[in-house]
Amino acid sequence: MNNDEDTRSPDIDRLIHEPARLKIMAQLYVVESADFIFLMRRTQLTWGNLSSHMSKLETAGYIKVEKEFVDKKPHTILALTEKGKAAFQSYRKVMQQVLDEIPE
Amino acid sequence: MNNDEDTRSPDIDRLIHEPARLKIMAQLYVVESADFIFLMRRTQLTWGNLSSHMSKLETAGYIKVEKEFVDKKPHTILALTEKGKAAFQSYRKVMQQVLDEIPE
DNA sequence: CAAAGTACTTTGTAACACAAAGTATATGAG
DNA sequence: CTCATATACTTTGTGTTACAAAGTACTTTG
Repeated sequence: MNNDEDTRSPDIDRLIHEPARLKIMAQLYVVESADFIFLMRRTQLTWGNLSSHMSKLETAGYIKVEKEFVDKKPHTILALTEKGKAAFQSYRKVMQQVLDEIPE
Repeated sequence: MNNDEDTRSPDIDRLIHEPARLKIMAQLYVVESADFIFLMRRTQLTWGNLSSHMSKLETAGYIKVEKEFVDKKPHTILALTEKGKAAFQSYRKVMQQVLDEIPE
């Protein structure tokens, strides 16, 4: 009755898709580990935004957040988890598929 | 005082970035012209969603919407404008840059 | 010891994506 | 002719969310 290929939408991961988080993920993907300040400068996000996006990525299990004290001041280090790496790779693939060309 | 490269975020076009609209734009980019029903099937969107996203793309000047009557029923045809084509190309370039690799 | 700085987290608001309901016309059954 | 169903959408309502502003918890400096 419907011979449409209706499973032709590989669904974009909205958690990564959001520009702010996409930048965070992309940065972490290449540097493997970074602190809050570094990411703030690289992503041009404010403390607040970075913090809240960080929480979301952490809740999803995409990043691991380690807090420690350096010179008696808090210091936050972020890194992708395996799950996060896989999710980013998958997201990349989906987006490249969407952007490169649409089959017929 | 700051020698950060602070213009290193080519800013993602959120109008196109939204998955639903990205699908619409991508479809229109390849087919050059399509009707409402066709797009609905291709994008898996409901009437309502397609309609509202369409309006936004039209307001932005990214698509041109033509309404006519076929068999006394309304028939809506969509096509990218030159502005829309350029915006999509630019979006593609930015996203590919972000996804392919981040400089250093 | 008070003011300013560092390193964040929490809260509030305006925008928005999606679904459900509404609009307008046409066609078909009784 | 009237009611129900269909087609082709548009408008409205609601819950989610992204961003900024305010708040928290300290430490350092004058």
